[in-house]
Amino acid sequence: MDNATRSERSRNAALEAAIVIIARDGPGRLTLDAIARESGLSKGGVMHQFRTKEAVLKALLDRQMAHFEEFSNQYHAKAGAISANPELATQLATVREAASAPNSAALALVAAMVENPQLMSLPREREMKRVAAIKAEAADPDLALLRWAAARGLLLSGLFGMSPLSKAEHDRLFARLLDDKQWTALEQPAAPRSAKSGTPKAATPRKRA
Amino acid sequence: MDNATRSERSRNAALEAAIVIIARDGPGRLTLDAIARESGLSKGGVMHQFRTKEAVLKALLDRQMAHFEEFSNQYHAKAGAISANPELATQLATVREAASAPNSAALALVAAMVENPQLMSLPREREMKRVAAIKAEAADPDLALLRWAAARGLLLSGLFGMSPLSKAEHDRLFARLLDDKQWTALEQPAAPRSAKSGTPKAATPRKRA
DNA sequence: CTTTACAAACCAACTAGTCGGTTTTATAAA
DNA sequence: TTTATAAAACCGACTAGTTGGTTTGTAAAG
Repeated sequence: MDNATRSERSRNAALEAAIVIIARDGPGRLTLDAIARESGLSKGGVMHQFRTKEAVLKALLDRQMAHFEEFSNQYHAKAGAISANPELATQLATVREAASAPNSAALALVAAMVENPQLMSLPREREMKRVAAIKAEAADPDLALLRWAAARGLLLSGLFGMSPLSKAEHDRLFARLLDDKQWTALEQPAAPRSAKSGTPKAATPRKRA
Repeated sequence: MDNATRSERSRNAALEAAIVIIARDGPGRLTLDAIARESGLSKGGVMHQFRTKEAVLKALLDRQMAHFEEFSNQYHAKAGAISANPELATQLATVREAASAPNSAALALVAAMVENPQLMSLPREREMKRVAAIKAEAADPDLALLRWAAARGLLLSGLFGMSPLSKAEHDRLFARLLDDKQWTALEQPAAPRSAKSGTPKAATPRKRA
């Protein structure tokens, strides 16, 4: 077998094993020996592909981020046509995707945080750009942020095994989050530039007493 | 010093040390030796108060849950007067409280999940009851769930060091979540009993084209 | 022959938990 | 109050096993 593909295969085997371990035994049980056992490789083999454990976690993160980055890009390409807030729509859809994949990126995130919290800085920076984009395009930025936050809440709750929602509810809620028409009713003007931006007490109730 | 209070002091010292360690070094660095070092107690002293490491985590969880339980109860007692959805209002306020405390319950949760995922079953069950209560009282249950999910999203994002929001934004978003008046505009009838409850494609757009 | 990919034995540091012993507090008889 | 005894809190060295990482060996690819 070609050397390059042999390496590739081993790397993949190791990373998939890592995800299996995290999902099955929890992030605290992710060790190099466990990866070697689970993947069938020897420890030396694993160490040849990843010089340190941190390298494994970084690879896991990179891989998952790349996967959702691609999903995100593909969705974004089409989102412009179907939504007035393509950035938000894209992020909502991507989060929904992440929430539906059981062996998800987020598991890698948790594992990374457990071992080395500062590994999170990279994903955080991307997230900040996305949030900025969402705010920039929105007629009511805070409302957009709340929709974004709700999606993340659903994702993270599910990830922690703390979601009390059925799959049907879960799907229904995401569908509603994504449906722009359901939210325009309470959009508020972007930011009354004249007023101070402190906590608005009860900014202009609009319809329905 | 009294025996009971001596024990109490040691237990407290150990648990506070645990939280410090998790917050500073990450949940993966929480070891019994680290707790002993950080708290000033000896290893034996820690082990006398907590027979196993799991006992430490359980105590951490119990303590934090009790704290927020109390906050929740106090808020709930007053919430009936100020909100049409007292259960939701209470949970939103409690989550806001948890999000504002840096050494929060959620850190304990993460630590517990890392070491022993099944420890989460207790908090999960409580959460399920709360969600049920929120749905029961709501005119538009799904909307209430989304407000709840948004709060959790803000909390968990912040907890993971992934919140791209400033404190001002954070506060503003929570204020808006809590303000019932801002949400009644898009409430939808509880559940059209006549229709099948599959994923509604675009349930009756109501106002504003 | 050189480099790459992997295997297996190995190591020092660290882990949760144990154990014998010391100090502090509690009880209560003298 | 003093003294005797027990019980609880606490200490720190120790064990058996695990950790991430290294070293040495081997076989295949180039």
